[in-house]
Amino acid sequence: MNYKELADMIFPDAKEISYYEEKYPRRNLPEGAEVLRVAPSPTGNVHIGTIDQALIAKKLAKQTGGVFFLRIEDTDQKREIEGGISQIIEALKTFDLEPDEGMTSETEEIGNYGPYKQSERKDIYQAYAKYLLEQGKAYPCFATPEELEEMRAKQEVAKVRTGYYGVWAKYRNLPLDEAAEKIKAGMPYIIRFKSPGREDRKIQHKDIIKGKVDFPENDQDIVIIKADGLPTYHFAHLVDDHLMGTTIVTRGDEWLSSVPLHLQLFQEMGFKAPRYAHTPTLLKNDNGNKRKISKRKDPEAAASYYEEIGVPSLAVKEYLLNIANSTFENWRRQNKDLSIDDFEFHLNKMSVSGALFDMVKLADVSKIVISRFTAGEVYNESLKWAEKHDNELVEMLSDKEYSLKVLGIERGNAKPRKDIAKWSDVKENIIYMYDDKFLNSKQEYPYQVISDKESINKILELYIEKYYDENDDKQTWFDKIKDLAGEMGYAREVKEFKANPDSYKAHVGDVSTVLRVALTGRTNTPDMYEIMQVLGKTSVENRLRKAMEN
RNA sequence: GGCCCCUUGGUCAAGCGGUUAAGACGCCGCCCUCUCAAGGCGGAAUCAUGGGUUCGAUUCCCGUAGGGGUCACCA
Repeated sequence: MNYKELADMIFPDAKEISYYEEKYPRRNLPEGAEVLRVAPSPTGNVHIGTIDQALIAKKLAKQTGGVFFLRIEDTDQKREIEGGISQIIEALKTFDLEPDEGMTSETEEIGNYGPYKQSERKDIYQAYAKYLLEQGKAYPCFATPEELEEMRAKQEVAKVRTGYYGVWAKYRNLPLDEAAEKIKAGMPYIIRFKSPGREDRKIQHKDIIKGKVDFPENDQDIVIIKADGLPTYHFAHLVDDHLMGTTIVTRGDEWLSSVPLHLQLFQEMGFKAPRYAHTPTLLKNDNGNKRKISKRKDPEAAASYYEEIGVPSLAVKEYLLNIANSTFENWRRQNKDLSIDDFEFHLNKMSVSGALFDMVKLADVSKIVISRFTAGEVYNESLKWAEKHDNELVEMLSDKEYSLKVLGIERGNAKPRKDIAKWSDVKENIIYMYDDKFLNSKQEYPYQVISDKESINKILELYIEKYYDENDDKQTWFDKIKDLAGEMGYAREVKEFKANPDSYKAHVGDVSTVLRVALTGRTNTPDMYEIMQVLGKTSVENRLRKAMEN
């Protein structure tokens, strides 16, 4: 029995790897073009980290004229959940991060390097495992879970490194004939990689983000093919990223310590290893401690959370880019009108340590993003959000023409309003503009400086009868309010009042406040002139009269 | 515990041996203003720690502490 015969016995039907090497030729891409991927597991609830990974990978691929693809890593069937792939595809779509190649639904895909779903690549992995077997670089291992457990216990007692390596690798040097017999006898087994590494030797690796990293060589005989015939992550990574032509592997830095293994795998297989970029983890402050943002504990870990609370996906991406490359923020300020696609991203400018995910900062980014939206965009997006989460808002927005005017207040000019951070803020911001909400409800009137009934009614009455004209331009409109203030014996100018605070009971601002409160029930609103313009004569007069009757 | 990575204000961070240690968010104050949101101006607030190296260390080296990751037939 030789290696070849043993390999044939284990994988009788596997093809030669040359078949796959020809089927998936090296990509013919221009110099400098990078191939990147995002490779999530369909375990449900897409993590914001996956979006972060996809954003970076797609950005780099686009910016170098390369390829961005999606690979589904479903080799652990125990953790898989129904609809997991759709969830991933949907999430990428909402963030406008569709891949060039990969799965497009639970069962369909595009691209020439597929299947892009690992569970359908079983034959391919087995072919490559067979290839290693033939060369004596892999071997069947018959150790039972109990046996492994026992070994581990012994190692712990002996205070040596745990794992399957060196003298502990019980089946590493099992005579081939014995292995064949065990297989014939139907003993269960898995395939292990025969590591040529030595723990006392160091390797040096240059990570694109982390920089120089030193490790001991890998000497673990890791499992490459599991009992169910599917590969482990490590082996799938080797085979897939080789065949699919990945040039830069971006992945979370929890993988950093696997680098020696992966490099060794590529080396032994005779493949060129990709470059690696290990991205820092998104963290969260938990009672003063930093910890990884977690799907179980943190709602903000779910990619879908942002849609739910109504933060535009663009805002999330801008925030993520902000964390990824701090130069983004300056660039954004200097290029307010450019798309984020125009921003040049650099992996080597990424921070090496993890950042706390800051919802407050996100809100700020989001306010700026939304302030650049047109009234029409705000309308469409908030309606889309409301249809899922807020019926009352849908009802309000059903009068589209009017709503567009409302949402257009102080928007579209050089200094647009920045008071909406998420779509769920919209209702509260505009509800008083709708007569059926305002006039038909019992209204509180929080008057401020001028608060006696008599003065208030006098102001309102005078305003309606003598001063209000909906055709006035803004200057005239305000001059009239000053006139009104003057007629009532209040200061026409705030400055004048401040200079002689004892000469007046109030000033034009206080008069305006009376009008504002009567008109909207609020002390703070956007520009009152614009509000009156949008409301129109009838509504303005109705509202002021209602206030007088109050 | 072994191995590996990280450590600049509350947070995100610039910085590559000599700087008054940028900028942003948040906070505070002032200005502008009919009130807000903005915008403008200003303020408080940072190089984890101990040793080296050096004329000089936030920057380079070593140790310590703290944080994180990883040690599966999970990814």
